[in-house]
Amino acid sequence: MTRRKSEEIRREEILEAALKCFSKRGYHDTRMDDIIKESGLSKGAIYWYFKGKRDIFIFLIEQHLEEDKIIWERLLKEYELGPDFLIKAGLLYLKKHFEDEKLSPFFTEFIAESYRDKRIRKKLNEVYKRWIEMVKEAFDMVIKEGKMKKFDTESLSISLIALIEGLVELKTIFGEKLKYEKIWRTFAKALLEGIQKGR
Amino acid sequence: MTRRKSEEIRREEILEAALKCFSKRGYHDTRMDDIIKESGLSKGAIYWYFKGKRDIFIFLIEQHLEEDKIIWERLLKEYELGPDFLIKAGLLYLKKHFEDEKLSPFFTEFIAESYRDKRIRKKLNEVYKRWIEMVKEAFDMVIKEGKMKKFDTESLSISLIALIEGLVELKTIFGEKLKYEKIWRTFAKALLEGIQKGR
DNA sequence: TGTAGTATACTGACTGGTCGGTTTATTTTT
DNA sequence: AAAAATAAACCGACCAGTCAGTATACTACA
Repeated sequence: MTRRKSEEIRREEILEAALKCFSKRGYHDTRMDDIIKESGLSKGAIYWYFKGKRDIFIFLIEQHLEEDKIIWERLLKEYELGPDFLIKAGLLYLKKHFEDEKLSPFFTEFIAESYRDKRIRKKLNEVYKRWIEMVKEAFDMVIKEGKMKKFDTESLSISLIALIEGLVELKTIFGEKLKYEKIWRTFAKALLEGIQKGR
Repeated sequence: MTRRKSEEIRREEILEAALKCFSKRGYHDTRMDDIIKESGLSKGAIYWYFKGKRDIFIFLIEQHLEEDKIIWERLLKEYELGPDFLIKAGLLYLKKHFEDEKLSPFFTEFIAESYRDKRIRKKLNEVYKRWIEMVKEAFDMVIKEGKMKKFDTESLSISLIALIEGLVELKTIFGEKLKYEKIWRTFAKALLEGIQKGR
C-alpha cells in the first residue's frame, strides 16, 4: 500500500496520472484502470477523491485554463504595450503550448468535447472572451497613443487568438516540423508593416 | 424490408445518416443503433457496406477533405491572384465551414481523433501541406509581379491557414455570435496595409 | 416465358467482452 | 474506538459486432 499523503498531494498525483493517460490515449480510450495503474493507487482511492472519469477530465480542463489565464495576465503586466507586445506575448503563449508534450494533444480534444458539455462550453466561453478583451485593450491603448492606425480592434484581437489556436491545432497534424517561432515572427512583422507595396 | 437500391445510393444514405448522428452527438457518443435508426436500415445492412463504426468515420473524413480540396482548387482557378484573392478565398472557405451545421462540430473532433489514428493523420498531413503550398504559390506570384514586399511566404501561408482553422475552432465555442466575415475583412485589410503608423 | 438455381442485399435476435462504478473488507490515523 | 483512506473483488448495463436465416434480383436453361 502506498504511504498516506495529504489530500492536496493525492489529488495532484491522480490528476497528473490522468493527464498522462488522456494525452497518450485520449479521453475516450483511457480506462479508469489505466489511471489507477499510472497513479499507483487503487480504485477506491481514485473514487474517494473524484466523482468519476468525467469529473477528473473537467478538473484538468479547469486547471489548464487557469494556467493559461495566469500566463496572459502576466504577459500584460510584464511587457510594455506596443508593437513588441504582440510578438512577445504570442511567442510566450505558443511556446507553452508547443513545448508541453502532455497538454497540446489534450487541448484539441477538449475543444471537441466542449461542444457537447454545457459546463465546459461555458467555461471556455468566459476564458476566451476575457483573452479577446485583454488583447483588444492592448490594441486600443496603442491606438490612443497614436502608434497604430484605426481598426476594428475586436476583430483584430479575435484574429490573433484564432491564429494562435490554429497553430496549436496544426501542431497536432505536423508535430515538431512546425516552426512556430519563425512563423509567428514573420506574421507579426507582416501585420505591423503591411504586405502591400507602394500604396 | 426496404426497397432495394443501388450500392452507391445505399452507401451514401448510410454516410449521410452517420454524419447527422456524429455531428449531433459526436463520434464516441454515437451508437451504431443511432445510425441504424437514422438510416432506416438494419444492422446487417450497415455491416454489409462498412466494416464498422470507425470505417464509416474514416470515409466521412475522406469525403470531407476531398470537398475542401475541390474548393481550394476552384478558388485558385476562379480568382485572379493578388490582394483580392486573399480576401475572397478566405471568405469562401470560411463561409463553407461556418454555414454547414453538420460539418463544423465534426471537424474539430476529427482533428482530435487524427492525433491517434495514423491513417487519418497521414491524410490530414497531405491535405494541409497541399493547401499551404497553394497559398504560398499565390503569394510568390504576387511578389514576382512586384505587388508585395518580400516575406517568408511559407510562414505567411501557414499563418493564414492557421487563422482560418482557428476561427472554425472558435466557432465551436462562440457559435453564431462570431461574425467571421467582418473579422476576416478587418484582418485582411490590416495585413495588406500594416497596422503601424508613421514608420 | 416459366422455373430452378445462384448471387446479392438485407434482417434482427443474440452474444460476449468491456469498463465505469459499487461494495465490502482492511489498514492507517487521530 | 471512530473516522478517514485505501485495496480489490465484483456487478451489470451497455453496445459493437456476429450470424443464421430470409427476401429480392439476376441468370441460365428448357
